[in-house]
Amino acid sequence: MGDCTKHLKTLKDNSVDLIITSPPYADQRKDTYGGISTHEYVDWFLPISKELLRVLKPTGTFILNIKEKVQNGERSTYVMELILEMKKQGWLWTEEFIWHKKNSYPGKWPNRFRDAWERLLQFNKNKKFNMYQEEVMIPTGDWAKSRLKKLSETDKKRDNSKVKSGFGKNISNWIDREYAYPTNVLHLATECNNKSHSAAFPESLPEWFIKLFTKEGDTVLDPFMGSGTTNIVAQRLYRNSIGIDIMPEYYNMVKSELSQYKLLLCEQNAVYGNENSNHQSGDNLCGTEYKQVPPKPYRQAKRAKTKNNT
Amino acid sequence: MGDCTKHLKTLKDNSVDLIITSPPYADQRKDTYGGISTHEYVDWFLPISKELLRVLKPTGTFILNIKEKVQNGERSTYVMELILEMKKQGWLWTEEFIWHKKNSYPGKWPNRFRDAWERLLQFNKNKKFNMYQEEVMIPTGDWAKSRLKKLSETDKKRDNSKVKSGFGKNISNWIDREYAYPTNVLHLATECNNKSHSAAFPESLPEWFIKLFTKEGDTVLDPFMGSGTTNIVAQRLYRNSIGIDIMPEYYNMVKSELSQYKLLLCEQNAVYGNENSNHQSGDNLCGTEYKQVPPKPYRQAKRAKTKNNT
DNA sequence: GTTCCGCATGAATCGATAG
DNA sequence: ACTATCGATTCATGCGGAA
Repeated sequence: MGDCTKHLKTLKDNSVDLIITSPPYADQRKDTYGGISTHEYVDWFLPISKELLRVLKPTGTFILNIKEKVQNGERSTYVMELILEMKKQGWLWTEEFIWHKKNSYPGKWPNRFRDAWERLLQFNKNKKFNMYQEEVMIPTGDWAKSRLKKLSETDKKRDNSKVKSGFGKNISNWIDREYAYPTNVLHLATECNNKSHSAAFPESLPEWFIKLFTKEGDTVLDPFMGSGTTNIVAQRLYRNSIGIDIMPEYYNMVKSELSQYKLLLCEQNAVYGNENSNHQSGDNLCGTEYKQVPPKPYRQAKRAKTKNNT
Repeated sequence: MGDCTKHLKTLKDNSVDLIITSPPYADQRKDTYGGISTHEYVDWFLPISKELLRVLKPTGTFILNIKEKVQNGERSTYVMELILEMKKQGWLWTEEFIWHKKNSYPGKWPNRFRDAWERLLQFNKNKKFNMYQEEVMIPTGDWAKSRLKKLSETDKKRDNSKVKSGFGKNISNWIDREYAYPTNVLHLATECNNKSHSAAFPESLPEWFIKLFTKEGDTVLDPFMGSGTTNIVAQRLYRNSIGIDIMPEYYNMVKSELSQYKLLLCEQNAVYGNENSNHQSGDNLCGTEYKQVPPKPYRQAKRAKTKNNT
């Protein structure tokens, strides 16, 4: 059983601002990862979460993407048990975001609909933590509806050329004006990428949390790097990033992909390579850590909107 | 502490096809209900769920609408503990639906976004249970896009009057053809009801589950009737319904509302009135049970679609 | 250079079949 | 009986090739 605790131990206490990861789900990805059974799952994860608690800054946040599978016609309970055990470790279970996957896996069964959501569990060390809500504001909820309504209304009243120009103008108007804070439900589609690796989640997902919980120059950690989506997004947003994965292929792939960015804007300080593992064979631990100098003027996008919420 | 176990005991074993309810949340609505603390919540609910297990048919389903509150900056864990305990009682935790509330309660906090979702926990007695999936099918995802696309195309080619008629024809085509099964994420708006009861339970929510898990003539139970939304919807859909509530005002309100329906299509068999309670004062148990004869031809809407999926 | 159709492909789940 | 493997089911998305 590969575990990333060994590599995590090399990281300093209170050094990470955001941990965001999507560990292998129980009995899933058996070919690439070990394939942890639902029974073992909590015991397998607790040593890792203990290390994560150590390396996270007191103001930092841990986002855990997970979903229990169906077993014997029932939803498994290992996620709930994990939450309860992590609280005993000292974690605060601050919030549960919902990732509503627009394109979920198809299929039909006599007693069940398609599973179209996953948990995004937020854990913290302290009640006080950094949160930059203005960075993830979204266009007002009326926007989409208004657009459709306007479209059909103008269709009835005007000819085509007028519709098109008026439509464009209105759009830009709305974009400039109405922003609101989001909720704890995220509505994103999974990415159908043609790459060799199936990306765990779309880039917009880590992007949202990185913007929300870190500022430029902060450090983001993904202990189950996979294809490195989190790290790539972190680089793009001028955050330092650390990635760990037990699969060497992923390690090399991400390294080559990140090096493109490195040329543009990163400065690589350290790469933890394939150490001699005293585990069983095929169990190499790999890790990457990119340090980067933030660009000159910290881009502090202030979109401070004090809307009239009566 | 008012409990509805007393009234539940008067119901026969294996007599209910669907239980759907939204119990008072912990530490909420303290003025109307007893105000159960998060600490007591599981112990308070378990005797009730035990009775519900008894009265539910083996093929029946129990839908529990609940959401843990924030306490001391953390999400409480009583819902998870309740699930674990109910499994020990013999319940199967089959599925967790998400109710995505489009227009959630407004507000802003420094460390938290608006809560826009609630849990709809599905419990069953057996792995085999009744589920009528065809009754809740929804238009295919392409539907909206196709409609808009077609709309704009016809706009280009035809004048308005022709567009309207052609549009209608096409729509009906699509409606007949393009249906898909829904997922386990429900996307409904909360109702802005001006009623005296605080529960914001849109009618479409119980309607969805009643259609999905019962057929006409079946029996629906809501042990926390409140304003009676579930019962009213059940009547409208030609299902028998039983409602229980400890608040006499609600009882009377629902009774008057349901009597309108009664005139139209129901036949009232029994009403459990204000019994002499040997609890502390202000703790009356009230209940309503409506029996109704289903209309002559059972409306067996068969939308059996054997599409040509090569 | 657009638009459109066809196709492959998923953090899936059930039921049957085989050891 | 109990576990492992396989086929069937199903739909949003993005890609490539074609008009």
